[in-house]
Amino acid sequence: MNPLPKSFYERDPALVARELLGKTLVRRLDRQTVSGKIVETEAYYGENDPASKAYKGRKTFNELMYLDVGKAFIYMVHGNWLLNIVAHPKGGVGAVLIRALEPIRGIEVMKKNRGVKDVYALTSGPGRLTKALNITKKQNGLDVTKAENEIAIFEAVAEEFEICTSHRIGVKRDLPKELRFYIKGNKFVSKRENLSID
DNA sequence: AGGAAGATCTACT
DNA sequence: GTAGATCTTCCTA
Repeated sequence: MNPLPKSFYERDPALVARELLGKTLVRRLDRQTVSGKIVETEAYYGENDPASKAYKGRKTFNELMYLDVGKAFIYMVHGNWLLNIVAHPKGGVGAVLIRALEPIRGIEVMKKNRGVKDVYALTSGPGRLTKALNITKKQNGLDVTKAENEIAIFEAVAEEFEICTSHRIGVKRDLPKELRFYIKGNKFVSKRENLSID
């Protein structure tokens, strides 16, 4: 399995968010490697997106959103670390928030990190998955296109699934476009629209 | 120093 | 299912 190349992230964040679904996120810890399938994402833009961290212009803390694509951009919200991947066309601003994973490997480690037993509560939320994968500000700026890095995202084996969209979750002022993407019917998606399906 | 932030958990009706 | 408390940094005044 190969890591997704830089060029993958050098496009409109909404497109990158959509296409990140189904890909594999790998986290290397001291002794073990844990991984999960990306099942839910959201796209964020720059200064014309009121929900974006870059809404108020370039600052030290959001600088990564303006720089090289394919880097992890991590910040704290309500006591939770949230993992984003920088994505935008050349010279643009943007990032994709990883909102939920379906655990693949290292489920026991994730349970330990999270302190819960329920598999469906392990990584089904942006704050939950960073805790399960032990991701903090320390990993800010990591290049996820390098297979050997602590965090990396890999191309996945071909697989069939339907993609749904909705408005972004929890944001005060959203854009008219639906910028949240998730895999239809997947039980690890963070919110509840998927209950009724399949 | 104070407040806001894209969330989560718990305890209820 | 919904409401409210509380989670922890970092920015802004």
